[in-house]
Amino acid sequence: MSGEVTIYDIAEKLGLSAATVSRALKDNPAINSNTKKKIRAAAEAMGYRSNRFASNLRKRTTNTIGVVVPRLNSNFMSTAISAMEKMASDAGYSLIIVQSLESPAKEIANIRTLFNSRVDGLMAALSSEQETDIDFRILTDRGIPVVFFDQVPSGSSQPCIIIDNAQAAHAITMHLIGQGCKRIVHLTGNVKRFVYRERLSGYKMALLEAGIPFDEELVLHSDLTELSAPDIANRILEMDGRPDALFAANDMSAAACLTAFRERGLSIPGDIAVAGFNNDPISRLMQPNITTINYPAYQIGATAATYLLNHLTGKSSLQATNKVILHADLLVRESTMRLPHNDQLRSVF
Amino acid sequence: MSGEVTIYDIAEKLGLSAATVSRALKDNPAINSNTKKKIRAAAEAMGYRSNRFASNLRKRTTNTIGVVVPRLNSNFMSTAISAMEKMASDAGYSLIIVQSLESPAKEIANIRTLFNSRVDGLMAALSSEQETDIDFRILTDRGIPVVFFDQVPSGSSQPCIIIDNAQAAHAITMHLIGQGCKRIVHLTGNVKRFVYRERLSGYKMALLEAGIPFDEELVLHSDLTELSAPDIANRILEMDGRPDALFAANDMSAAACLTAFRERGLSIPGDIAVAGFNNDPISRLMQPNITTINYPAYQIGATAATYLLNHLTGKSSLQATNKVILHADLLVRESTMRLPHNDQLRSVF
DNA sequence: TCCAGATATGCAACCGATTGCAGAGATTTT
DNA sequence: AAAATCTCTGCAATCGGTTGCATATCTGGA
Repeated sequence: MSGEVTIYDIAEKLGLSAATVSRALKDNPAINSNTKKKIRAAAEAMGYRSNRFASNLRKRTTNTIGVVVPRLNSNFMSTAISAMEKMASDAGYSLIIVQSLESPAKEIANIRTLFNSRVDGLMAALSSEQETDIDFRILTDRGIPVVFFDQVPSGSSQPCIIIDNAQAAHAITMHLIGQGCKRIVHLTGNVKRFVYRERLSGYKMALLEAGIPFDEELVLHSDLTELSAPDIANRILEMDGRPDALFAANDMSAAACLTAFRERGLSIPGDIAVAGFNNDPISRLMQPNITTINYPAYQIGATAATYLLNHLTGKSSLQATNKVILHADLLVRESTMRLPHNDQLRSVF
Repeated sequence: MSGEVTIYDIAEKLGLSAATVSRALKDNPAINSNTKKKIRAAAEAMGYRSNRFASNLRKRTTNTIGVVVPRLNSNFMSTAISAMEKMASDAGYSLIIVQSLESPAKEIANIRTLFNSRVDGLMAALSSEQETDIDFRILTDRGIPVVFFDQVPSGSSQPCIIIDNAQAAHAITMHLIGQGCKRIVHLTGNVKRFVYRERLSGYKMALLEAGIPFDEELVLHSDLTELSAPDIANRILEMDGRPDALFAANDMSAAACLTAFRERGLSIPGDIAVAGFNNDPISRLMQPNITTINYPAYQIGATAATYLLNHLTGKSSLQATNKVILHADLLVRESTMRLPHNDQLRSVF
């Protein structure tokens, strides 16, 4: 716009060169401190704002970080992103957020877009386990750092911030077994996704350990949304030999199934115990409240951002830390407490 | 980086000028279609990517939209932003999202940051009703369009995408009165915020209309989080003359209070009816499920983005549409159904 | 054959901040 | 007094794409 003030305007007004103004505003030690003061005062008075594009063009850096997620309207994602935004903003970086909406094509396009936007770094939770691993090469090949979180590529050597999903699922399954459950249904999502595959494997491991034969029939697949829950609940209730527990891979579907069960007159956890995953608010507010795994969304987002930012600002290198595994507690609540007194602590929160 | 391909490289390789390459890649009709084909093929083969900064610097436009929200980890916000991201992305725009975390100072700083990032437009939900109205001037004065949604400045002539909060609150209060409730508590948030003030006023209007005297004691203030709910529930139960209904300004606190009430052995809606606002998933999954207002988050986000994008792409002007009021239905559910047969439709969803 | 009009391409000046290098002036050293 | 050193500032090129204007080539018509 015509009203835009540049360093040239400031330079002209003070009878200096643009170079001097540029250096002064960057607090370059070569500039006399009196000159700096004058320049700063003039810049302020004239309403100067630096043009990022000119600066980026010249410096070949953008102070912008890209974030790729499957979708951002889940409690986990929005909390994680909230943490990232705070960290990035405190460090002077902006966030560009894109969602793939479960479409691998969109995911690839998104990666290209961020690449073209010349982000300085990237944080990503994958939509699927497709070729995307390869597509990140266009970034990593040019030295643009990528940190994965939540949904990470398996077998890659890229930095990842995750929890031990298998171990958490193992813990929750063992807890159910400890409560006397024998036929435990596991409701999972798309097992191409890292987290669901891991949770399934933890579930299997626990069964194996307890000497309970694994039954493929007891593993149900869905998109884990509220909408598909009634159907899932039906299928569980119609099984030969009714299951005595449901371990769902997220809290939303655990809650929705629990509601469906109760509408059929089942008592929870007496007739069927229900456990979820994530510690979404809903797991605390349902009655009975739902046993779950505390998935530390904020901490995961904050950690991913911290590692990336430290790398970008040269404070530390990412290669040193390939994988960060955060702790995820089992929260035992009413929905699985079948034994009156047991040795598990009842979690209040 | 050294490996970066520019239009000059392409031009040199094909024996053309950079101007021609630039025009060809932009599909300028002045360029011969054969030449275009050759240039596109070469660009593809050489791995060319356009440098946004050079382009932005020259064009003085960024294809970037800023989004300012109080915090992004609520069901409403993440859903609205999700819609915005989709619209913007389809139109070739990127989103830069910042959150104010309830701090007016951070909100002002955020606006400045986006201003300095030279966003082409802005969508904003305000943190408070402070001076921020004024701070947007730095944008609007320079012709950068701003669309407000959800939390909008009152009395401003800026474009807004909202629902009629007062009318919705009126409807829900009338419904409670219709169910025989006489002492209706309203739990509200910071009344400096547009939506809460409006909801409170709708509540008052309904009381007035029904001839029930307004009692200041029955209006409780909180931050509307899950954590403060137990305290609120206590205060309600300890009132002289126990209230027979609670109308909370969001679903989270309605659900949390409902849980607290039940833990004290009250029956819902028999002893006390409970209504919320937003139609968060939790309102559907609680047992009893909770009467609420369907706050169309996705639609609000999509509408805000559509108006802004149409303005930016010159399809229509924002000035023509100062205020868009979307419809928000009352969803009557179990938590307020005190009369066995009534004329209200029971909403399934 | 000559010229008007289209069509296609090139020239060169931007946009605004950054930075290597040079150099003017002031200060200290020999 | 001459030389060496230090401080500070300016010159001018650079980043890469865009665009107004000029120019070259070709087409068809008089």
